[in-house]
Order: sequence, then C-alpha cells, then structure tokens
Amino acid sequence: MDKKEKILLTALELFANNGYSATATSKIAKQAGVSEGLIFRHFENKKGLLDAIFTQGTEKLGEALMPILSESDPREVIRKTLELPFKEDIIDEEIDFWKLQFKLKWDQEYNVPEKTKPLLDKLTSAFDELGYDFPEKEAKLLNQIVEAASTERLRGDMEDPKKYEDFLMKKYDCQ
Amino acid sequence: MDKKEKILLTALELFANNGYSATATSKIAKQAGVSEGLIFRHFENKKGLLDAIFTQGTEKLGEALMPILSESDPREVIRKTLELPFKEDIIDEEIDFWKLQFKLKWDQEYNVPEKTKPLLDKLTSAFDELGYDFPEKEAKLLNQIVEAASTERLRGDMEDPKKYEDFLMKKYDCQ
DNA sequence: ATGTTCAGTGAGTGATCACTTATTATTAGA
DNA sequence: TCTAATAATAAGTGATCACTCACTGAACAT
Repeated sequence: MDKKEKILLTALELFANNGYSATATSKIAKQAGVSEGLIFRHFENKKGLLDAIFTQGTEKLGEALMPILSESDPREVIRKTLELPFKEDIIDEEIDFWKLQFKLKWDQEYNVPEKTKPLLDKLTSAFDELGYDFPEKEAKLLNQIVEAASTERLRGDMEDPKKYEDFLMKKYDCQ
Repeated sequence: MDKKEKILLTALELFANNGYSATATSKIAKQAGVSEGLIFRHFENKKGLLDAIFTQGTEKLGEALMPILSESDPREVIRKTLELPFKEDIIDEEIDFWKLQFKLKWDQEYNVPEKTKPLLDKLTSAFDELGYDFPEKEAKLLNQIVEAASTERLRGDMEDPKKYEDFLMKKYDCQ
C-alpha cells in the first residue's frame, strides 16, 4: 500500500476514535509505520491532513446519496433514505469515516449543511408528489430522523436495529 | 464571584466551543483571571475539571426532565418533550452547557444513554395510554427527533424554529 | 555517466502542554 | 490577637507538541 494512503487511513482511525486535537502526529506516524516528517511532506501540516480526509468524506457522502437522487419513484426515495442508517456494510467497513464526519459537524468550519441540500430537495418533492400537507417540513423531519438514527448506530447504542428499521418503514408506508 | 466557580464557567465555555483537548489549562486560567495552579488545587487535574462540569450537566438534565416526569396527562408529556429543543431561555443562557453535553456523547466515557431512560419510559407509557401500536418504538422515535432538533438548534443551523415546532406539535396532535 | 526530481528518513527545533512546588495572602475559630 | 487552615500565586518542571531540515536512495530522462 502507498505510504501516503497508509497515513490517511491511520489518521482517519485515530481522528475518528480519539479526536483530532487529542491525536499527535507522532502517534499517526508510528502506527502507520512511516517517519513523522513524511506527513508534512504530503499534507503540509496537521490540519491539511484533516482537510484531505474531510474532502474524501464529502465525496463518499455524494456517492451514498447518488442512488437516492437518481430515483424517480417517491416511495423508493423515502425507503432508500430510511435505509441509510441500517446498512450493515457501512457500519462494518466505513464506520470511522462516518464517525469523523458526524463528529466534525460540531466544528463550525466542517459543519456544511448544504451538503445534504440535494437530499432535502429530493425528499421535499417526494413528499409533495405523495400529497403530504407540508412536504418541506416532512423532508426536514425525515432527514433528522435519519441523522439521529445514524448517530445512535455509529455510537453503537442501538439495541435492535432491524426492528426499529421495520417500525420506521411502516410509519412511512414503505414495507 | 467565587474563583472556583469562575474557573468552572470559563472551562465550560472553552470546552464547549473549542473542545476539551484543544483547550489548554493556561488559557482557562488566563481567561478566568486566576493563576493556573488554582485549577489543580480545586480539581486535581484537567480531567477532574471536565468531570466536575459533566456532573453539573447531569444534574441540569435531571432538572430539565423533572416537569415531564411528574406530568400525568400523556398528551402533556409528549407536548413538553417536543417543546424541549425550542426553549429560548436554554438557547440563550445554557447553550454551552448543552453543547458540551451533546459533544461529549461521542466520548465513550461520557456517553451514558441511561440518563434519558426515565424520559424514555415516561414516553412509552404515554404512547401506551394513547393507544399507539408500538409505544416503545414511538418513544424511541420521539426521543431521537428531540435529540436531532436540539442538535440542530445548538449548532445554530435551524432556520425557522417556531414553524418547525408547530409542525411537530401538529404531527403529535399537541396544538 | 550525469543531473533532476521526489518519496522518505531521523534527529533535531522552540513552543506549549499538564502539572508541581515553594511561598505568600486571606480567612476564621480560639 | 494569635493560630491554623485554606486560598491563591509565580515560577518553575519534564514531557510532548507540531513542525523543520539536512540528508539518503531510487527512478528516470538526457
């Protein structure tokens, strides 16, 4: 594996689980098996490393939303959205990625609500097509439900994901 | 004002807005107008300071939930719960407190889901009394909605809180 | 062969970190 | 008023921080 990529992966793991400020560049280098100087050759400074990871995260978010945004059936739009927090492969393979993304939202600089704007718009028109009274508010609500459920899952706090998913699906007539 | 309390208040502000690890004890002392050593006399170490703040936060949470837990009318239980994220006095006066509480949830040590267990139980029996099909899941959902809305408010991201509150109230027949 | 480029290293750098210690100021009970 | 405890300070301490710099080794075009 490329050493630059090894640095990115190690930093992601440490930032996500221990926090950005609490993670020393020396620890990243040691765990990645590279010299500390290499971090600064590739990423200029510590913040540059975080920015690189964050940018990757933004791209992954776009990929995750793609199948929803290109869906034409409004019922399917809602179902696929509701499905997001319960995708097992995300929890298994990309959990550090999403943990970091969610944590960073508490930093002004990395909180970019516009990133979910396309999803919000898509949901709004889906609810509109389905004849809901306040499609915009419904979209906002669903988005919040998905964010809250994702947060709980990422923290490992949800007891019975499957049952809760079923419950939500029924709520929105998506069974 | 007592210097010990001044330290607590200053640390709260800095921890909530800049993060625990990113906040130096020297900065706390300087901003609080005390010597750095005083922090360690009163709180033993930096973590002891965080623990003291966190304990205060746990107490405040209990106080905030009190009027809900002692409510007998199920409709009122739900209405008062839904009201939580939109209380202006909390946003104005205790925002740092709640910011820190929510941020700390990402730290394993400070994520204590049991703290909202009494609310969850109260909501469950409220939904039960009102004849909902899955009162437990409904309680979980409402709790998540409230958490997500609170998060958005604390971050300053919500555009029209009043309208969204009205929407939620209508959803749960609480107008 | 030679010069250039660039990934990669390892031993530094001053600044800042959490924390200690010796000392003084303030308070309160006898 | 004397005494003893506590509040508070100023000046440190070694450790660790993010970052730099002089250098090496390999790849590759000239």
